[in-house]
Amino acid sequence: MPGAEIRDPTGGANHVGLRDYNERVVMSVIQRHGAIASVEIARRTRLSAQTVSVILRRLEAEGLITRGTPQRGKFGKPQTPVALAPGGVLSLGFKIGRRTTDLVLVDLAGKMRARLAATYAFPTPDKVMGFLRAGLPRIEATLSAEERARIAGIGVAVPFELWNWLDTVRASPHEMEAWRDFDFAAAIGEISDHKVFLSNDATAACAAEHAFGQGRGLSDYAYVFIGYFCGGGVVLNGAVHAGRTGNAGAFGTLPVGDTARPGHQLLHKASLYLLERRLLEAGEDPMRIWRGTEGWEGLGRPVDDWIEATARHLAVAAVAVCSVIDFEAVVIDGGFPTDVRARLIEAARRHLEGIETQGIARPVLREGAVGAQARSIGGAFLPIASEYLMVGASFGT
Amino acid sequence: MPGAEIRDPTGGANHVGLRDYNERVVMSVIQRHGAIASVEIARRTRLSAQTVSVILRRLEAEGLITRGTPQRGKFGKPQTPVALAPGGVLSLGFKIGRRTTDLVLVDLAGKMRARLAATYAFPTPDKVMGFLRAGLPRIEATLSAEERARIAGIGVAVPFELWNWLDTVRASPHEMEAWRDFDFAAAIGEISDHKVFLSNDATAACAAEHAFGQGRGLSDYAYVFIGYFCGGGVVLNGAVHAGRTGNAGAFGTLPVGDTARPGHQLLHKASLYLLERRLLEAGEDPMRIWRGTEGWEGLGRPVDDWIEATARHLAVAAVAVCSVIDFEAVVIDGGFPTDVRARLIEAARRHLEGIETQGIARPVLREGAVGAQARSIGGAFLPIASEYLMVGASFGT
DNA sequence: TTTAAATCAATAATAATTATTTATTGACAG
DNA sequence: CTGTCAATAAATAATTATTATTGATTTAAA
Repeated sequence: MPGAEIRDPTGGANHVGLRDYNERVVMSVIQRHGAIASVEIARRTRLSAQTVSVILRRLEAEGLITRGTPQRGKFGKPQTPVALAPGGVLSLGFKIGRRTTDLVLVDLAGKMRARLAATYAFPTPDKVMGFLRAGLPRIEATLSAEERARIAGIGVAVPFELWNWLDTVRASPHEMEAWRDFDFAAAIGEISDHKVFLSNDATAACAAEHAFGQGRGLSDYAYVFIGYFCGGGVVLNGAVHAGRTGNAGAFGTLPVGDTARPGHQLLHKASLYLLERRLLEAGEDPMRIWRGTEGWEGLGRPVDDWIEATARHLAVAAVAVCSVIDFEAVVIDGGFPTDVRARLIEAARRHLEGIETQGIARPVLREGAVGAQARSIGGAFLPIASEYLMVGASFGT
Repeated sequence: MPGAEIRDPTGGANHVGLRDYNERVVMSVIQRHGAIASVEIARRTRLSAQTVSVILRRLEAEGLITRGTPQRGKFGKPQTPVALAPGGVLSLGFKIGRRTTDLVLVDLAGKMRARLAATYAFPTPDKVMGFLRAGLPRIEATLSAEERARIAGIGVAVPFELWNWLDTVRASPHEMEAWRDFDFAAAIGEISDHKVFLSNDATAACAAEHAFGQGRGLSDYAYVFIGYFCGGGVVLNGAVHAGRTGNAGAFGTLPVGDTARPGHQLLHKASLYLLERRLLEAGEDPMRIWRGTEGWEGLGRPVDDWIEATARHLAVAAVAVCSVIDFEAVVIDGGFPTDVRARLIEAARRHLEGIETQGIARPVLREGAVGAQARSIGGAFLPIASEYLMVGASFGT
């Protein structure tokens, strides 16, 4: 078996790795802070001003940053702020959901520059790849050759073990089974030359929140995303931690409630499919909650009850999560209107007060800021983060 | 407010940091692998043979490694294995427990070279510091001046929020309250010049397991230690992750069982104080379980029942823990004889099969290997790890 | 003679240090 | 009011030190 050498997880570092690391540190500081002067970068990174100067020059030559107008009004040579050049990197995000799939183009500033969507009763490899095969050229046609060359890759945000939802999604067993051995990298490799980055959908959403939302002010937190099912992601030391197998933050699996009975996982206590079911029982139109553009006013009791039940279990989950890692906060977001999100967090905070937390500091709950599009934006952000930003401990060449 | 500058968590790196990092990588490879040839180190770390040669020469000059006898019998120049020099670093561990406190001296090979212990009904700062003040000179008196100079520091392994056990420990409220503002670093600084490293007791135990037990073959796992109360630690990317506040792996706080009722935390489901209570009720001598030297044969039903109950909740906890981070394994150890440990893990595996784990891979349970002394050995190991081994992402100067 | 480990010497990459340049504010003399 | 200069601070250039890699050499075995 060639290439099966034994190598320890953390390898040594060399000069190239050192420079690459420092460039990522500088890029990350600019990304998180926004426009910032080079002296300030030097202060924060503890790099010398000269080193920062050299690195910035290279980043500017690569088109990754732009210089702003000097800030006058103080003694001395005015500071020239540097900022990420929004068009410096473009990236594709491909989200596969239970009801919809999205293909988006995002820039370095997190702006969604294009979006294509499709809906289905349940996803199959054929349907999903057909959509991608048709959509990719349509999006790339809007770009210049130079812009196309700046695409960092395609980040696929896909739920864990798609083939295991049969019961809840009411899909054809045979067609769903096709997911089991499906190889995204190979399939996408056949229709495009972009680097493929595969990720759990909730981890992708977490990446979006980390880059553009609440995460900008936090360095260690758990992120819960409530979609058709609920899931999540984890941020450690200022970087998204996908985990050894890419399945860190699988909060849907958390046991909450009475573990002696079936259906005690958070998945079955705090997901939108439960609201869909409630609405159906109440004779309301459940599709309203999936359209995303409209508010949920007037849906009444089913929504109120769902918020209350979801919040109660979220509070328990927050305690469990913060028992494993002493997170700064638990950020909660999902595919619902912002007012529902606010009510959910408020209710969860209330429930949290009634739970014993001896042994840890009481978890802090925060509202997410990115919202329903987090998964596709985050999917697109993965290639950017992998190529240009801090990605945890790795430091080799 | 001087020194209150804004600095980002992950700073830049320079040459000194690079060398330090590579030295730690090499030391860690030797520590984890045992005696190993320099070519093999180069292969595993992806460093050049020359770099490894230079680094080894420096480590040898510092007395941290020794060269073994060349391995003849193959073509070419024989490999000379290098190994950690056991006496190259010494370190002190100071464990504060509910019933006992330990002061130990450990070497780089993990061998306990000296141990002093004291028991009490409950710990107070005065009692504990009095023990340290008397014990430290006694241990150091057995060392040469050169050996004393090789002490890396003193690692204190102490439970989280000692002052919060009042109800369970039946201690004097006033005396326990003294812990709240107690400053270990300052207090120990008054009686010794050693660097002080403070740690959660279970995190320390985790460090011992990682260095000398099961952890040698794993890079991402959770560690549960069942003592008077249960707690734990977390290993990510091959290094113990103490957490932002040092309280990662506080598994005692995990909600298990019916969260609507009080006492639903793992702490109150899987701790030795519960066994103590059972023995008392059954008319057995509960002190037998604290002596540590003897087996628990003949304690009968209370032990059997405790194992069964503990295992049931441990299984639930394992699912919760692996939902947060996709650990390779959950390693379980504690203050009990090895046969009890084996039965406990076996029972927990059985219970685990009956729990729904949709959304994650089923957790793998493993027996710990270090045992009851893990906390004090791990406490002593903390200074060694901090000064000489990989400690996660940090890479600055 | 072949093989492979270990080391030496030369080279290249990179960050820190020190010195210099640049660009501004504000005081003050004319 | 205006021109000049000191003070201030950012940014960069030149120099220096450190360190990993590359390629040659030595060493020690079968």
